[in-house]
Amino acid sequence: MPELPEVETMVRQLRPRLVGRTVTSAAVHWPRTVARPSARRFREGVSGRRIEALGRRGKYFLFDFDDGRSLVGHLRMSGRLFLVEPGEQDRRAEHTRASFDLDDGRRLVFVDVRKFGRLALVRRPEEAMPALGPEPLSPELDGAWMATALRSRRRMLKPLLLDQSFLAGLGNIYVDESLHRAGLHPLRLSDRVPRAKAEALAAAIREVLTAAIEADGSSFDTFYRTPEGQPGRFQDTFMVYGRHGKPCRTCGATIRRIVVGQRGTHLCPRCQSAPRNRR
DNA sequence: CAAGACTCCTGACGGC
DNA sequence: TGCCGTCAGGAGTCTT
Repeated sequence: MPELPEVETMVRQLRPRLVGRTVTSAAVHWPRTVARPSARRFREGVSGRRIEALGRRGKYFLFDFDDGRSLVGHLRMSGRLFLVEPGEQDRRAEHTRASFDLDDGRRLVFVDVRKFGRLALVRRPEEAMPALGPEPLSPELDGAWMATALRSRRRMLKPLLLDQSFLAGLGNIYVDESLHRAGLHPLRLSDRVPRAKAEALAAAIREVLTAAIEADGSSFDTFYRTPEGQPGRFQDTFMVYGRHGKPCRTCGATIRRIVVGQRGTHLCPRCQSAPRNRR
């Protein structure tokens, strides 16, 4: 699913083609896609506005307009942004939830099969985003930060790393990959992670996300494609995600799949030794 | 404060 | 062949 690397890839590919463009008109085909304001005011609000910058915060993407307002969006499970060339058929019209005509003749379309994705037009981006934790790739996210942050809570690592108010941008795939790389079991309690392991986790997250971005993200199912229409390549290097029953690429033990917090969770029982939390 | 259940959605897939 | 139940998952909300 789209996580930080996929959103970052999308923003990077769209940025050179969208900055400086003006939205001439917009349409909303599935009203619930627009979180705020109303679909009508959203349409009217973006029309005539020039895009000055594209950004990302966690898994959110942001368009800054020339009137100071911002379009804040989230892809959730199956959302994607594409550019449709002039005269080109929108092959995904069936699942297009919103579209934006641009002054260069292109059309930006928000496609979202499962309808979980959301768009908002706001004065300040914070109005459309909950309180988010730090960016995993920012300099402050070092071993010291992780050690302190883990100690300040008492939660299982898997749900904690999925919590966007703790750290912004990780989803199911990259949490599993990061925990495996750090040699940490997803059920381990955060305040029982040794200092050295906390540092290893900070490094693992940075390395996994960086490598994923370099590979244009992950495309393990039929959904995710970059705006250029290409699949990502990081799925080819998954160590645990979706590999249950297969041998660990590090030690050869059989990868297991368990459920934690209603989420499929993949781990190597040898590389990630089971915790003895028990209160 | 932590964690589990439930919800929103649709397509894919296994079973019969 | 085709119908049906189940699953997947980001994140908000409610309950335990």
